[in-house]
Amino acid sequence: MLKRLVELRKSKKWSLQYIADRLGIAKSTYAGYESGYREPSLESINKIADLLETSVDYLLGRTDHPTIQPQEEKMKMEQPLELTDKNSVISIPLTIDGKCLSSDELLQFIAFVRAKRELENNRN
Amino acid sequence: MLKRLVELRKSKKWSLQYIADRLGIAKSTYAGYESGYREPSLESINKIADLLETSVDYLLGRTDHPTIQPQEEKMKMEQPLELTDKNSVISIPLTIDGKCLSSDELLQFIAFVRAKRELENNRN
DNA sequence: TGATAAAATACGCATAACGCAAACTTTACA
DNA sequence: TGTAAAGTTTGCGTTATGCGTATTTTATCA
Repeated sequence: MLKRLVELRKSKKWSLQYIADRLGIAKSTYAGYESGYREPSLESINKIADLLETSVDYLLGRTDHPTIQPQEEKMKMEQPLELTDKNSVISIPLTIDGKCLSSDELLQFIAFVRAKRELENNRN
Repeated sequence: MLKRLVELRKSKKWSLQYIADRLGIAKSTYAGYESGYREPSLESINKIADLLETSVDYLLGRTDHPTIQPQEEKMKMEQPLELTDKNSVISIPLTIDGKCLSSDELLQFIAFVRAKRELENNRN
């Protein structure tokens, strides 16, 4: 609670009034949640989690993942895994035959693929 | 709430009295939660989730995964991702610069790394 | 810089509902 | 069938939630 409510609301650049209206409660009521002066009902915390696009467990500090765990994480796993983040390498270690891939090896591979694609593009 | 509390408690073969004692509340109080007559405080629902080894989101019906997602998923993400499963390729699609990697490209890379390692081993 | 409005915080009060004990009903088991 | 445990319901005192309103702080104009 407390800090995370503030963080999430500010990250969306919402005012207390706006979020209170969306939740259908008084501004002072929601303010009480953020200050720790009051605790929301289960119904309210449900709505808050929905509105802030997070999990109740995150709001309660039971997990450090702000994302909605089950479905989203699952989606993430099923979605393509991007190897190149700008010019840096992916943070997850990759292995081939159980042996960890060095960042050099991966960079070499990325460079190779890029060069290969460049050639294919020029051919057309 | 409601049904899931009953399910989880019965799956552990606990009585109302036992679980109430563990939570430090009255039997009738906890019974109220299961019947839907009362709602637990945030503090209580936290303890309940801990005791029943599940997430608050599951108790509230926000997710259908009874397991505690965050850590497990996190572990999975932080563990090395094996690219070679026997002789087949990883099932998760990989991308470079947003463009999906063909299985041929990946196989080429794997072959390249294997060859490179072979050379290094022979050198010693 | 000062004026104005919006945003954020604090306060007082009525009332909903939480938590408990205790009574009551149902189930388990010998 | 008798006894104890498990489960359900009820009444009540007290808490603290939620609201309106007032006050303070911050932001944005000229």
